Amino acid sequence: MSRPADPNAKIALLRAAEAAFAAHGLDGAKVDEIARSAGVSKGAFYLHFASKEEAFLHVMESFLAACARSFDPSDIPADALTTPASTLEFWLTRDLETFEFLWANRATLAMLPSCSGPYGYLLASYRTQAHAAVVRWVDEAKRCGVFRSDVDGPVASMLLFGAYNELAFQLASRAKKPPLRSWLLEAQNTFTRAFGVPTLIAALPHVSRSTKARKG
Amino acid sequence: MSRPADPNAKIALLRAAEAAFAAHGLDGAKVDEIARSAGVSKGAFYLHFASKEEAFLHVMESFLAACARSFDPSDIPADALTTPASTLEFWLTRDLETFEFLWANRATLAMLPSCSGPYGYLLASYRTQAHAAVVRWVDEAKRCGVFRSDVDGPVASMLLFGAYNELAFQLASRAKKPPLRSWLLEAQNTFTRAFGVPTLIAALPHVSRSTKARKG
Amino acid sequence: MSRPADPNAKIALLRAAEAAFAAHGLDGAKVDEIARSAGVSKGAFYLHFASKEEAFLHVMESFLAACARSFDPSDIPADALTTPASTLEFWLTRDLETFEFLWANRATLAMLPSCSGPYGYLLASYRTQAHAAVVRWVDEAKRCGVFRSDVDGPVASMLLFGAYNELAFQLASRAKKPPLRSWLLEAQNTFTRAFGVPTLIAALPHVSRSTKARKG
Amino acid sequence: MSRPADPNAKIALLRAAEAAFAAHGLDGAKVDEIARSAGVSKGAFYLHFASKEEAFLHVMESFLAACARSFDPSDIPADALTTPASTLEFWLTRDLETFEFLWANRATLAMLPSCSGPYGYLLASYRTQAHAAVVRWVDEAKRCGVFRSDVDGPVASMLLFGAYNELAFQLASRAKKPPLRSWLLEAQNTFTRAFGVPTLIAALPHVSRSTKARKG
DNA sequence: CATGAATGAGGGTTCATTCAT
DNA sequence: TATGAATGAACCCTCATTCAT
Repeated sequence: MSRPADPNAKIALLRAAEAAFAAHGLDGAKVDEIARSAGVSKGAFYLHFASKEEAFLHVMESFLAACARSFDPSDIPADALTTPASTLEFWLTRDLETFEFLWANRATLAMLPSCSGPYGYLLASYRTQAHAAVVRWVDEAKRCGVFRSDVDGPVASMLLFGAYNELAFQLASRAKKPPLRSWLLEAQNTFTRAFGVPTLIAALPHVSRSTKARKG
Repeated sequence: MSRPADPNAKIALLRAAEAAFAAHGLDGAKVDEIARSAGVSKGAFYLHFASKEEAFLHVMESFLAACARSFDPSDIPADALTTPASTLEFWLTRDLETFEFLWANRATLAMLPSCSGPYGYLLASYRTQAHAAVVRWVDEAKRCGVFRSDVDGPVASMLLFGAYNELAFQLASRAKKPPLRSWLLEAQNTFTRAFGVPTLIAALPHVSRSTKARKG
Repeated sequence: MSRPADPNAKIALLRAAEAAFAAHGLDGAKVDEIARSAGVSKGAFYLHFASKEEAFLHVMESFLAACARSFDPSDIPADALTTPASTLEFWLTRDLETFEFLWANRATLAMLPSCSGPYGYLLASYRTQAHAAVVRWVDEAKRCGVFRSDVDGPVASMLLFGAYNELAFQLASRAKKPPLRSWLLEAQNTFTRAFGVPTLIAALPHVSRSTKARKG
Repeated sequence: MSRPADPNAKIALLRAAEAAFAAHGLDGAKVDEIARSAGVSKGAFYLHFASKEEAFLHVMESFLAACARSFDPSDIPADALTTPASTLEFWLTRDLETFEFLWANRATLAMLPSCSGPYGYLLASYRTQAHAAVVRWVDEAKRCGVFRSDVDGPVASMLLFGAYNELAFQLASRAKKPPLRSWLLEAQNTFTRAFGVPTLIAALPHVSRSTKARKG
């Protein structure tokens, strides 16, 4: 009977909100601007969100929920780390999936650092999730004997997390998609050397190459 | 142009502004709050700054100028990297100086991530400076033969920068001063293994220890 | 102009509007609330009323029209005031009818005091009508010799009107129906003593009782 | 040092607010209009009141506090009701004082009937205060034997309160000051006849006159 | 006719900035 | 110079009204 709800409106508003928040922050983004750039009126914004803050939280928490799904490392297959080669392959594949996800959500990702005050928990939640994923990976790698047993502690986790995090935020600030695979290979190479047992290091394709090159 | 009436007032205002901006962000900090906590009137604020934005920029750009001094690696002494031991010592000393500086300025440091929109250049400037320092260190280390020649620039720099940056932001969020030396030793250990030539790795105190342990 | 589609809808809307206006006032009542509690859509409201204000006026003016019918004293029967006893009986009967009407319309009655600004004429109209009824009653009673001839019009009318008006607004604010007959008998007693000629006063049932009591 | 606060501003705002609220009600009155008609900016309004509601409550509660002082009948002098003549004199004097007060505050008085919803307590408070004054007067008059002992009950109080209340609200709606003394004499005459003992009725100046007149 | 999604004017409130003293 | 009262532009949100279906 009635005029049907524009099915695109909410999605358009969420996209516009994400863009506006990313560009100007929660305070800087104006509801009218969000609505206008979504092609609807200011009033329509309030048909979908109770307040600007709610829209912000909707954007951020949706992303965090997706992060939870994407980062969850509980399903590391039993045989993933049985050999150096399979370890490196699984590691890279996992990283690629994660970074493809982050690339797809780079606009939201870019907003995280500015979450402070009452929204600090959003950034904290992201960091907690990502950190946990790192820690679980390191623990599993050590348990399986592919990382040295003396690798440990909060600092190593910070370094690993920080390094990958930097890649993620570099992602967030790029207009063109960077060569993710080569970034992640380089990162793998770096932290394999830093934390891996000699057999894992030996399994690095680069290593044999460069070793040979140096030998020659 | 003319000398402001009370230079103490300006200093008090800058301190108060830094604290307020750190606590609430540029939008969240109120001019009245800044003035009051500096012990002067709101009107006095405008005797020293043309606008709230100018005060914000003053705080941030002062910090960035100080960063430029602190990060500047152009003065690496000629003999700093001549032996593995002196390399590791210089590396650690430099890092300690840098992180002491960041600790002293942690309030301002903590504001950087929230710089977006028209202020994005502030964060970008910080990152550029810090990044440049990392790149120059890596280049110099490679030139002096303490880092492997196949260590690749951009991505390795990102990883190194990211890792140290994470330490820096951990710093910014702590009330109590963390054990900087042990953090930085761990980082040095990690990236020496990742990027260093075998002789540099061999010079790591930890390595010999862990090697012995493994032997036993 | 044309017959509205669903006359039940209009009635339901009027009931809902009356309740909403009584509960929250003209500004506080929301069109959406009225429509929803009438079981129709917001759009349907505008099929029956050009605006919220029109609905308000419809409710109020319907009530005022009903008041005009109920208060109209032009039909005082010729023989109603011929004897003290018939006077008191007619007076009480008339009051009972009027107050039963007010009780039935207490929701609308309760809205009257809040009519101000451009709607002040509604309250004024009610007061004018009620006042006129009082004045005509007093005049007729004086003409028939049951009220003292020195009872003065304007102020006496205000007092009489005010007293009965208070009863009416007490009515409007009660959830349970108060004992109208006893209220009105008391009022009759009071104003008979105040305005009545001695023979009318003597006809009061209470008077003889209290007179006897005093005698004993 | 600083620009001195305009000492008239708050008073001007209160006057303007009183007028605006009286004219349009709490919702209908616009802050901008209040400020403008007080000759200050909208912002200045908020230097003196935290919100429009607070200004409204300030106006109303100031009035109610003044009512409490004006209506308080606890100080009926011991000898005020010793003779019929002194009783009538005290009664009239008291009423005159009260109605002069109401006349001076007629603008606020006129707003009371529209207080509903969360502000209903304001009207209720006024009614409670005024009612209590009436009840105490009646009780004292009965105790002193100037009102009949069979006068009693809530209804008589309602009638008396309603009648005087009507005078009060007539006051509130008049541009020119009405003849208060003659109104109040008439009211005294009316309720002396209604509730007074014969000796009090006999003391009415009108009564003797009219009695004589009738006798003659 | 009926629906309820969409509109957008309106107003309360905040606060950066100005200015009279 | 220093003060803080005063200003008014800006913006979030509400809700009466319109209109596409």
